[in-house]
Amino acid sequence: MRILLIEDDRVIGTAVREQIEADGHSVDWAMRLDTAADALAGAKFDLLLLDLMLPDGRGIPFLKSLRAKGSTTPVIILTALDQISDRIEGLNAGADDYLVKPFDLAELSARIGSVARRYAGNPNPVLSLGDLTIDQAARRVEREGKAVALTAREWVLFEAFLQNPAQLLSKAKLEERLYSYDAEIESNTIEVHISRLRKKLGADVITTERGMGYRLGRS
Amino acid sequence: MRILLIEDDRVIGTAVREQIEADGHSVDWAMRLDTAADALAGAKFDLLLLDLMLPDGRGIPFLKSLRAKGSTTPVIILTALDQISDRIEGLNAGADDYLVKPFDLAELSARIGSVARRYAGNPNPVLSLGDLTIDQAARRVEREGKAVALTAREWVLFEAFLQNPAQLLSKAKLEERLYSYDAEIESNTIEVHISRLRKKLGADVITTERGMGYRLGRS
DNA sequence: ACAAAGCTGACAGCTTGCTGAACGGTGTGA
DNA sequence: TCACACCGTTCAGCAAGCTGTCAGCTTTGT
Repeated sequence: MRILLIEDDRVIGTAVREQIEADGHSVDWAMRLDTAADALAGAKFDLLLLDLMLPDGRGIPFLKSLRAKGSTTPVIILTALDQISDRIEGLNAGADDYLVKPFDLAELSARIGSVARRYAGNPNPVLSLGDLTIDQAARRVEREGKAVALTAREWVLFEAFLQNPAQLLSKAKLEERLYSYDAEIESNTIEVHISRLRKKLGADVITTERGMGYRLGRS
Repeated sequence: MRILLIEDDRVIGTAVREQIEADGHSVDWAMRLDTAADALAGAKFDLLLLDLMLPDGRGIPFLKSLRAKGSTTPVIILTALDQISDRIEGLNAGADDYLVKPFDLAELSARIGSVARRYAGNPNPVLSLGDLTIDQAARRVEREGKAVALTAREWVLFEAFLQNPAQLLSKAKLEERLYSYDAEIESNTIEVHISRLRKKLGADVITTERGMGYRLGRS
């Protein structure tokens, strides 16, 4: 397995690298987000280990933008004990697991193993929704047996509904999901994407609740 | 959320139960594997907290047989520091997370929250009111099991009552809530909205107190 | 029984959302 | 390197349904 380690602390980084290599994986080590981005552009990784505090930015927006671009690479977050909110936000942003520093190296091995296993052999859990079949892990949607191609933004949006079934999601919430932070957007981008999703997936997949937001499901 | 705690140590068990209940979840506590199995047979749980050393057996085989039966209920393992190999085996057996004793109770809350989020089943506290079921976080109301569609204004109004149960709310107070301040409205808007709410939710959801205002609940 | 307070059906205006079209940016293949 | 395809955003005109108003009716308290 090829693993990208993004971590600016030399002591931790060295220990992690040695452990992973001892487990028989290969490691690339980036100490900044920009070099990490370069590495990702240049090669395909099976797993990312992502520290949240880096010299040139925070890990969460990085992860969000990665997911927005359509990456499905599993991510394990490495974080300090006092960053609970970050960890939760990290899981929301699309991380698969997290480890709290200081962590035991055997734990790291176990987590890597279980994430890898989750993505490897076992067939993905498939969701049914009306005439739709959804494989979340593979980012694949079929309608009446035929594959539907969703763009990156469309998928991020749709995924938000899948992960919050029956919840009302305001446009603000959805924007927050599409755009890492900031985003005081005065446009109807969300509406347009919703429109396209409905066109591809069927009109009644997403319900409008006027003045409040959107919800997965009919009526 | 309904949680099954499987733990034979009374001190730890009590602390865990209190923490979880403080977080607003309900807890069933089994001190042996056989009573845990009974509990699982009799009710549906959203999460299992599983100690690995119990008087009538070890937790790992228990977890394995649970998974073999097809259960997908999330499981968090509670384990002592010196049982690293067990923890690794636990993740392999299908656990979702683990905590090392002695653990911080805030850490427990965070892990429960994130596991729950990952499974995103029905994490919201649900309120019952006569034949109504209300999920405030999801902005969802059901009457006799069927979803009721509230408009934005109607929801704001209804929410005011939910957040001030048994309180008398004057029309002025309610107007203030609907319209950001100012609002020198010389009409019966509130009455109209109350009327519409009663039509959708049932006549006795909101009581009129003549000359004073409205109150949640019958008579 | 009377007056005051509250209720509710109808309706028009207006906010909100929908969607086709066009534009600009980015990446891709020849 | 250039042309092309694709994606995301913006805009404008249109459609839909929410919301406030009002009038006439019902209820309540005295």
